[in-house]
Formats: sequence, C-alpha cells, structure tokens
Amino acid sequence: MADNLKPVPGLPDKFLKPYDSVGTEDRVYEAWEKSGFFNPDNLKLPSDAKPFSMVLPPPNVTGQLHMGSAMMLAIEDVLTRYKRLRGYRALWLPGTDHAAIATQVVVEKKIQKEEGKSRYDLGREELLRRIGTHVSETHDVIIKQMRKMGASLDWSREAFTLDEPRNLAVRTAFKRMYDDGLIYRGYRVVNWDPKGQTTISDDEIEYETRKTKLYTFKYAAHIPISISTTRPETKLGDTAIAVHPDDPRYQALIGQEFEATFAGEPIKLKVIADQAVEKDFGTGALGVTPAHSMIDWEMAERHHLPLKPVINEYGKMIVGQEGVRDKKTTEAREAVVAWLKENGLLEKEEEIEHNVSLAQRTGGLIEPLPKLQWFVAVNKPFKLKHSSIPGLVAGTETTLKEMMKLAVASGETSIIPDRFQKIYFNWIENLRDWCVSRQIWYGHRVPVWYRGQEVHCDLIAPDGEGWRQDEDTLDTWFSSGLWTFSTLGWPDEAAFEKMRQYHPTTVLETGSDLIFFWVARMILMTTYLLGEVPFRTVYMHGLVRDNKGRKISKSLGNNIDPLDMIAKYGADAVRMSLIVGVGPGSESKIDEQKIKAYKLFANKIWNITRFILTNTADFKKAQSPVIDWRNIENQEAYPSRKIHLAWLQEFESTLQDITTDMENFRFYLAAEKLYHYTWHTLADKILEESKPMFSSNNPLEKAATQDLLLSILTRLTIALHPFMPFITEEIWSALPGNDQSLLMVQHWPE
RNA sequence: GCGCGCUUAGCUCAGUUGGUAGAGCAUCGUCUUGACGUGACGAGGGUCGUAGGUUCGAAUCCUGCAGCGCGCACCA
Repeated sequence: MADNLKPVPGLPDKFLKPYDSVGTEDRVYEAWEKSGFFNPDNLKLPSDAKPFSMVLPPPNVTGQLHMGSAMMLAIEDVLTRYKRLRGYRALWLPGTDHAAIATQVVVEKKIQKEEGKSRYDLGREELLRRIGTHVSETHDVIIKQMRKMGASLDWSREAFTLDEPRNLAVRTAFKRMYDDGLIYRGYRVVNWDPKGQTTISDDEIEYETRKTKLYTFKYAAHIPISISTTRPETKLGDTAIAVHPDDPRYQALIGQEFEATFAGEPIKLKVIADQAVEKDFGTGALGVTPAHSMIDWEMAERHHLPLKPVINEYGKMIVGQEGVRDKKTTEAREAVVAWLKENGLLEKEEEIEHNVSLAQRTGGLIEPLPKLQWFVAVNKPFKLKHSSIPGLVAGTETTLKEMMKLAVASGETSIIPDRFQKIYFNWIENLRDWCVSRQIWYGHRVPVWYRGQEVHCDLIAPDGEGWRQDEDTLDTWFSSGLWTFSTLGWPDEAAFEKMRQYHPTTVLETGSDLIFFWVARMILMTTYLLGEVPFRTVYMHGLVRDNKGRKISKSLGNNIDPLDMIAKYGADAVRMSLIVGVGPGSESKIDEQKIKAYKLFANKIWNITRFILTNTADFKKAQSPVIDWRNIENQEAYPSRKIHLAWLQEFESTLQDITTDMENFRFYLAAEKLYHYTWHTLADKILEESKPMFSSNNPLEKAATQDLLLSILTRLTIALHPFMPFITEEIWSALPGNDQSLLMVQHWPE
C-alpha cells in the first residue's frame, strides 16, 4: 500500500503512489508540443532520413469525439510514433472537415429550434455567418479532444477543408476537369432529397426495407397491357411501356402507341422492348417513367423517349386532376388508386417488401428528379498529362474509372485488409457519373459564371458586367478528395515543392465506411491531377459498437464518451483498449471492463518501474566501468549468467517479433505481445527471480542484474511508447540519465 | 441475384506462413511473501458451427450445408 512505501533516494516521489493519469497527461502533452517535435522540420535527423506521412481523416468540424474517432486517433498515433522512433521524418497532418450538408443541417436545425426560422428566412449570407460562428466554437472543442488522446499531430500545419488554400485547390481542380471535359453540366435524373432540398450522390443514399402495396392495373380500358407499380402517382409521367424482347405475350404489341387520359392527365405510351425488364416480375410489363426513376431514365435514353416531369422539388404533383395536382405524392397515390378503382382498372393490390431510398443525412425520402446539375464523367476518355502509375502512360487515352482501377490493380496502392480491394473494384464496376453540385449554401461554390447564354469556368470571376456565379456548392467529398496534397500546398507550385517528399503519403488510415466516399474519390482526384496515387497503403479500421454489439447512435443513447473514459482510466488505457485484439476492418465492441483492464496494466508498468528503480538506485552505470557480464564465464563469481542470457534472449526475440508486427500493420498483435511480455514475463517471472539476485552479496551478480533490468526496462519503455505514450514518457524522465530528453524522439530498440 | 465476412472457454474476442488451443472479464481455492491486493500462485471450463476432403498432422487449406452480419445490384 502507498502508505507503507518509504522514500527511496533517487526515486521520484510520484512513484510512491499509483500512476496518476489525470495529473500526468496534460503536462506531458504540453512538453511534447513545446518541443516542436510533432513538426518533422524540428526533428534532429540526418538529411537522408526517409519521410513518413499521413493525413488525419479530418473529423467533421461540428462533431464530438466518439469511440470511432478515438480508435482512429489511437491507431494513427501508434503508427506515427512508431515511425518517428524508427527515425523517419514523420508527418501526421491534422485538419477538420466542413462536412457541407452535415454541418448545414445541424446549424439549420438549431436555428429552427431556437428561433423558428428557416435558412430562407435568414438568407444565404446570414446563414453562412451563423455557420461560421458555430463552426469556430465546435472546432476548438474537437481539437482539444484530439490532444487529450495524445495525438502527435503537427498542429502548425492544421488545415480546414473550407479554408482559403483548400478553396483555391478546389477551384483549380474543378477548372482542370472542366477544361478536359471531365466535368459537365447536364439535365439528368438525379437523387433529390426533398427534405434537404438538394441533390445527393448515389453513395449518400441509404436503403430501408419497408412494406408497401404493389398495384396491378391498366392505364385505360383500351390499352391491352397491365402493369404493376408501387407508385401509381408517377404513372402520370409515363411515356412508354417496356417489355422483355423475348416475352411471347407482348410480341405483337411492340412498337405500338397508345393514348389515354390517366387521372386527368393525357398520356402517350409507346410499347418498347428492353433487356432490363424482368419477365417474371408482376405482369412482365413495366410502365416507364423517365423523369422519376433512374433506371427508367436510362431506358428512355436508349429508346429516345420523351421526359415528362410530374413531381416537383417539394415532392408535390404538378399535373393531374383535382385531388392529384398540387398534392404530396403520398396523397396523390391514394387519389390515383381511387380513380383506378372507380374506372374498374385496378386488377390487383398486394403487399410486398421493397427498399426505399433515404438521404443519409436528413432521412428524407429520395425523389428521383430531372435537374440541371454538374457531373464528373467517369467513363469519358481523355488524355492523361502525367503519370507515374504502371500501366498508365502519360499522353494516352484513359478514363477516370480506369485510373481508379489501375491505381489499386497495379499495386501502387494496397488496401489492408485486402478483402476491401474486392469491394473497391466492385464499386468501381457499378460507378456512374458523379453528381457534384449541391443546392446547399455551406461549401465550395461552383467556380462557374453565367451571362445570358455564356458560361465561363475559371478560378476567379470573369471581367465585365453582368456575370452571375453558379448558386450551387460542391459535394463535400470533392474537396476531401484533394486532401493528401491540398494540405501540402498544392496548387501553389513553390509551396508544394517544399513538401513534395511527403507525397504520395505513406499511409491512409480510415474507417471502412469511407472506402467509397473518400478513399476512392482521393484516388480519382490524385491520379487525375498529379498522375500518382495519394497513398501507398490504406489501412481500414472497422466500426466501433457498444458492448452489446449495437451501432452507436444518438437515439440509442449508447455513446460512451472517450473523454469520460480518459478521465476515469487515462488516455493510455483507452488507446490500448481500442487497439489490442482489433484487427483491420473488423468490427469491435467497446467495453468499459476492457479499458479498466489496461488501466491496471498502466499501474503494473508503473510498479515494475518502481521496483527496478528502487533496486538499482545504487547502480550508477555512468560512474562505474561498464560491466560486460555477458563475457564473464566464471560460474562461481557469477552464477546467474545463464539465466540472465536467457532473459535477454527472450526479451530481444519478443522485441523482434513485435517489430515485425509493427512493420506489417499488426498493431493489435504487437500491443498484445507487449502486454503479455511486460506482465507475465517481466513482472511475473523475471522480477520474481531477480529478487534474490538483487539482495545477493556478490557485487558482480547484483550489478549484472541491475544493468540488465535497467536495460530491459529502458527498451521496453520505448517499445510501449507508441501505444501508451503518456505513462512511458513519464517513466522515461525518471530513468537514469534521461531527465533532459524526450522519449518520443528516441530510437526504437532492435 | 452477385460478392464478402463471422461462427473458438459462461461473456468479449486473439490465434500472423497448418504441428493436437490462448487472453481479458467472470467463477472457485490459497496467500496480510518488503514493486504492485489496481497484486501473486493455482483450479475448473472448449469434440475450435456442421458434413466431407487434402495432409504424417487442420481452429488454421479446399468443398458442401446452416445460422448471423455486411457490401453491391434489383426493388416495375
């Protein structure tokens, strides 16, 4: 017990008490920051030191630290600290993400709740001002939280996805793509979120299985084909009936045209044959609504069918009879069904399960609508200007999709775990043009100006009167896609040149849910703009769930706040609990018991240190001649030599094993081995066996034990540092001869 | 429909290239031994989802099946 402990000469008093994370962590972090070593420019390294670089996946600026981000920070800091100890010019670059839609939605909700005003009441300028204020507050909170985790980020290079340098990068990227014809403006069916009043990309849709009614009916008595639909109200916009080309039932009708009045709306239908129709679904015939279905729109393109919008941005009908027109789609649906019944056209009404599309951010029911939007053409051939990617020759034709595929297929970028590679390829196969314009106000404004029929894309507004800039902003992932190099100075040639050694970045570590949103978009942007990959290795971590395996969500209220855990158990314990046993890409459960176990471990390390320091207080290596105990073979003078050699051998082979794990991204194994060695070998075996040696009156025996245990402790402290930086740094300062140096810049033991 | 993952001790999960199973927590027993009771020592507990195959040998490789989960597509 603490009160039994007597002060030992040479042992700092803090070792007379259990390890105090609260009283240690902030002080240690301050010392690190003051040293400047988070910035690789300040590391004292030979000029040929290899660079290591990694960007922090910028957290949403309005977000709070959650266990997922805590895990991300823990893994990335382990990597960075390890590389720094290995003598790399280690750069871990921080930033925050403006997260366009997400942020605007948060602030809009807040204003709506507090003042009952919508964004339209405030106007663009005022809303942006409000968001700016909100963001600067939340920014400081999240940055502070990252420091609490011990993240050794180079704060001097902190970036924001919406700051001026990043905005220039975005405009530059947009213009280059525009000039190459890879960005175009087109009137196409897009995913419209009526709730958020904006378009969203295919990846921002979530699917939910719901029960709904499938109606089978005829458009009119004289039209001989019945069709099935879950959305009768959209049928006012039908311009064709599609059947499978091989379906014998409808052969004679293909090519025929019919006219009718459907729920008050005149319609004109052509019977077409298309492979996309499934013979066995419903009646085998399908009403084609080019304006309100992505699939139908594609079919309409193939058959040159007219586009007929019948629903507006607010999800209301713009055509139809009384009770349909101006009504919301759900109301209109009932009215149309009633009309079908009245006219004896409804044949069947059955309940089925189907997927509905919801906007990820707002939960709004997606309404496919034709709109004039900006797109990135992923399949359009163009001539690549530069390339360092094998298989991609500068000056030859390629497509963005092809480049994205090759970047990974060539091995220029590898993904850990490698099963994600398949997922990545699968996504690329199904990739369609990327809709990048958004009708929200918070974000990078599309750098295009209009005057009458003139369209002008440039970095700045064109000269002359009457030009009006595009109202839309860009998908937040457009700017995130530039992140690995927009944070290194690009497009400013001189600034980028200075940081050139850090690109491609060595590693990208991120959540597996961002593989499409972010990883793929980064590869797209970087291969196109720089002709190189954004990173050599992608390491993906999985979702962190609660202790019952449920997703962490606000509605469940099951969020464990990492800051509470840090206050209770220390950041080192939180970090360990998020790393040990969590393989790449696999889901994990966060359990307070596990965090507690590593707090106990921290204390164990503390006590090991106390024990060794207490027993070596009279051992002054520097003052006495170095004992070369390995070579003293006189059994009688030094009976423990064999045991000592065995201890040393076991320690060094464990270290080697751990080094191999670290080099191969097996942090979860390295951490576990360190834990196991420290507790069950060093503490349980070696220290127990060393007790009689310490009290031996054979001076050689005693000195050799002291020398060896100090050496093991010193090296073990370094090896533990990437995982548990605070306690190890604190211990380091108490080890003989280290009072002036920082552990974070020592050399990894080999 | 296509693809992927998981299934190991009561619970949560490790097991990196195949050599007859490990950790944490939980349970039980012993120990006021001067680093630590936030501890030590020890015990119980698993036919590694299932059926086959390859192999001298498989939790580990292959195939089928089942349950759970995920991604993509479809969703008229």
